Amino acid sequence: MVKNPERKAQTKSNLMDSFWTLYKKHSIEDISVIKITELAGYNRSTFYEYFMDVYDLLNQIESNLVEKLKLEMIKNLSNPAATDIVDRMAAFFEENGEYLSVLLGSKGDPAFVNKLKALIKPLLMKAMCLSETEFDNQILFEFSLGGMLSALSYWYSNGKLISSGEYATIMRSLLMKGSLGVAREKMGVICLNP
Amino acid sequence: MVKNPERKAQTKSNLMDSFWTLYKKHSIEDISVIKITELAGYNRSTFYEYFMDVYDLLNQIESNLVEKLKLEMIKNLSNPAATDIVDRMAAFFEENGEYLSVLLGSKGDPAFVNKLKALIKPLLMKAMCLSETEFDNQILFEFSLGGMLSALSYWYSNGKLISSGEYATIMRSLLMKGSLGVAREKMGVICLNP
DNA sequence: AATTATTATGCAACACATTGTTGGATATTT
DNA sequence: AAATATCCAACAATGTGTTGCATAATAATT
Repeated sequence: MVKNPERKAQTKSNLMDSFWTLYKKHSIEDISVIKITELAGYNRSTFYEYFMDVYDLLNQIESNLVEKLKLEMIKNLSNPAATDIVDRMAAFFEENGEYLSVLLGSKGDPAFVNKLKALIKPLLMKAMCLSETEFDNQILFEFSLGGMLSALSYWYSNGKLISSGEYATIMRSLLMKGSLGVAREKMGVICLNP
Repeated sequence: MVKNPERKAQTKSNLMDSFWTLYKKHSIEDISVIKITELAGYNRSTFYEYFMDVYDLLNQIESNLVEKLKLEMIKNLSNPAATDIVDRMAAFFEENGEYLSVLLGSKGDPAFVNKLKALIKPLLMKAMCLSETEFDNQILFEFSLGGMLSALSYWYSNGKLISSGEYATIMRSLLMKGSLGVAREKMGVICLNP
């Protein structure tokens, strides 16, 4: 029974914030429960009232993000004028980039990208009428999503040198013409493969 | 001074093998020095004669792989008949898949994919005469390499349902026609985006 | 409204596991 | 037989997860 909900929510939020402050700079194996609670100003054992361990905390942050993206995607896919799904993904990344860029980065969680793919893939395949059981389609989506997430991460982490709209334009042409198509268009010819 | 080189090499190799046996099944935070040395049949402190810590061991495995790929790539790029660079990458993944699929997977190392990209990107950009300083080109390569590595990982981890040659054919068409191009070709029309 | 009873929230302290290091035993080469 | 490379036992320090208790906030009673 929760007697003081605001206080409990506040404590949990404080612990999560302290964790994130550390996680932005250090990889998870360097983050001890002590460091989190010291930074947040609690006793170490208080941590265990809210989380099983540090990985549980991280998972809760990830689940919150995935849930948020799910709602966003369902909203956008139900909208028939969905040609700009790439824009919406870029916009979502921009809004939540502080978290996503860390989780998808060098010190991030390799399982997180799979959680994202597992959410996005079936929704998008259904919307595009592509069979989920067919192997070629799976490869196609692994390639496209893997590429998009890599590029999004690079874009965000390198100071967002272009707007999310411009970014989406590049993505669309990559998806429609292929990387080699875009490169060829740009150079006239590709040295390697004439 | 190394007095007994074979023995030392053997011990190091035993420790690395034991680590890898554990790493295939468990994520790195669950792997203690004790578990490695127990499995390999050494005292725990022997470990520290060879490695700084568990992460140092992992890094040495990664460095070995990166070095191997580097030699392979330089060999292939110097060869003028390099239209089949995608085949060679698929073949390399197949040969070293036991390691690569784990490192690139859910319990793998998120830093490893960046090590690979940092190696491949400049070599390939040079070969294709694309400026490394231009932002658009960076995004293009992040997308392509991120996509390829995702797809390779999926292909290998799901039982290699097709040959590496067939896989390379799919990759080539994705790179040349784009994901949407391939999907459109396949379906006639895409529901979402007519 | 004032006081007591209840219990949610946070903490101190315990037993245990893991880490990284130091100095010494033993086995192999010279 | 001498030298020392290789491996190991034991130590101090740090982190983990749990148990039982203090206190402060709500609920119940008068």
